[in-house]
Amino acid sequence: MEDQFSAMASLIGDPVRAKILWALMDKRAYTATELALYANTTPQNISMHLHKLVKADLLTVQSQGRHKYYNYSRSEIPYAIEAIANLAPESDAKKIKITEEQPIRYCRSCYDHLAGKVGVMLTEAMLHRNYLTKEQDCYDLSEEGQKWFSELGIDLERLKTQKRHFAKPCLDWSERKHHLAGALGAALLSHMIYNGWLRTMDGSRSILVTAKGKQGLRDCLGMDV
Amino acid sequence: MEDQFSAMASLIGDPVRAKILWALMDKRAYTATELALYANTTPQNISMHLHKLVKADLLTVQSQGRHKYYNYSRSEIPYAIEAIANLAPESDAKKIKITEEQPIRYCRSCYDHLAGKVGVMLTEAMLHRNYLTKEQDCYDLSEEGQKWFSELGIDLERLKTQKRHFAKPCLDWSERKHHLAGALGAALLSHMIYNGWLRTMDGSRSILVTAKGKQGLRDCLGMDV
DNA sequence: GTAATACTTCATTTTAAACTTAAGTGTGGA
DNA sequence: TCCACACTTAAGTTTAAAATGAAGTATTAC
Repeated sequence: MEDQFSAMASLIGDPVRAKILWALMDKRAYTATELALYANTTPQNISMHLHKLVKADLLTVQSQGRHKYYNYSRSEIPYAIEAIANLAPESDAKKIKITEEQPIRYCRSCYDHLAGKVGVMLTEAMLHRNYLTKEQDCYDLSEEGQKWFSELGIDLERLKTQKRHFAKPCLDWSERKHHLAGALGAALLSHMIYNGWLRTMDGSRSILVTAKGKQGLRDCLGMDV
Repeated sequence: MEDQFSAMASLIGDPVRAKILWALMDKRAYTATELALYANTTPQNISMHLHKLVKADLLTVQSQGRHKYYNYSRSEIPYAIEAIANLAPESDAKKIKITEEQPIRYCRSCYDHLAGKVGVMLTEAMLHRNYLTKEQDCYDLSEEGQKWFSELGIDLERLKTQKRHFAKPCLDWSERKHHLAGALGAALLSHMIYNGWLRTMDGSRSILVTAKGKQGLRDCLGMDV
């Protein structure tokens, strides 16, 4: 078991592969050439690394014409990546504190749900209003919480039929607190983008909170972003 | 950030360091030599690796005589290790460790306070009930803790006038976890012997838990010894 | 058809870091 | 006081794996 653990960690730990895995955290699929550019290496090299990641079942590949699109193969993978990122020493986080309100730390996507300061605030607001309650390893949705999500127009019944976790805490690497992940977190993020509360920014995991979004978060949850 | 992520993952990913981190998952502290044996490498090599892990704030080290005991420095660390291990393909049946229940390991005195499995269990039970809280290098006694000790008939005011440390963690050689030492630990041991909960054995540091003691520990702290 | 693009494969070179050898320091017990 | 032990440090060596160079297979565009 420890051999597998070691193999997995060193697989993730190579600088080029780490960049690949990090890039995919924005939930987009990337082609081999894009990843080569991003990781600042050659196509041959990225091809070799991608092959290893696919073989280890960390990534899946989808051919589309002459392009190959890569993505995580399983939902556990972004969780593990966040957990590792979370280990980076606290002192380094403080060093960057001058630029505290960097967009990426303020509001970003973590795979398919909302993270950063806003993501954590949102989760804590829901906990504070008892829409969510924290259990051992998951969140539970209360009566009022179910009502609240339904009023937003999110179909909870459909979410519950999905195979993935319904509502799960995910540790935030910049805030060091939990934010809401799982099917519910993903649905909430896509709902907020769809309704123009949030806007994704090209080439980055950063997310912009629109004026409409600020108003909505204040009305819905008393949040001041 | 991705550089830190990569550095952290490759730090974990080295086979020897992975073994070290894996060994510590049983929540015990290990010495450098033990880890060298476990990882099947030389003391020099393990020393180099341990140094790197400490420098990265993944481990802390505690000197006790000529031994150095290593442990995780933060609670996020086992969380991340588990997340990585979860990425590995299905594992075999979990190995079950058989620990020998020699009396000296089970319950003994350590200088003037209680040690061994029972000593550690006792300390952990008090921490769990928030009678004690762990600070940097000492234990603090909470309101409820003060009440609990007073109800047992231990005079805390008198203990506080003593010159020695009031409540101090001491690393247990058989359990590799901390147990309560200092004036409070000493007072608790002598109280339990005085009340017939424990009985010392001649010519040995082993201590016997009497039937009365078993009952008392269950009633007072929910312990099952 | 030809040319360009996207990606792969394989043989070779490079290199970072793990390991080894050897010589330390500090502690504890006889 | 002396020696054994636990661990560290520094310098030199080895080696696994990442990067490179050259050649090759599809796929799309003109």
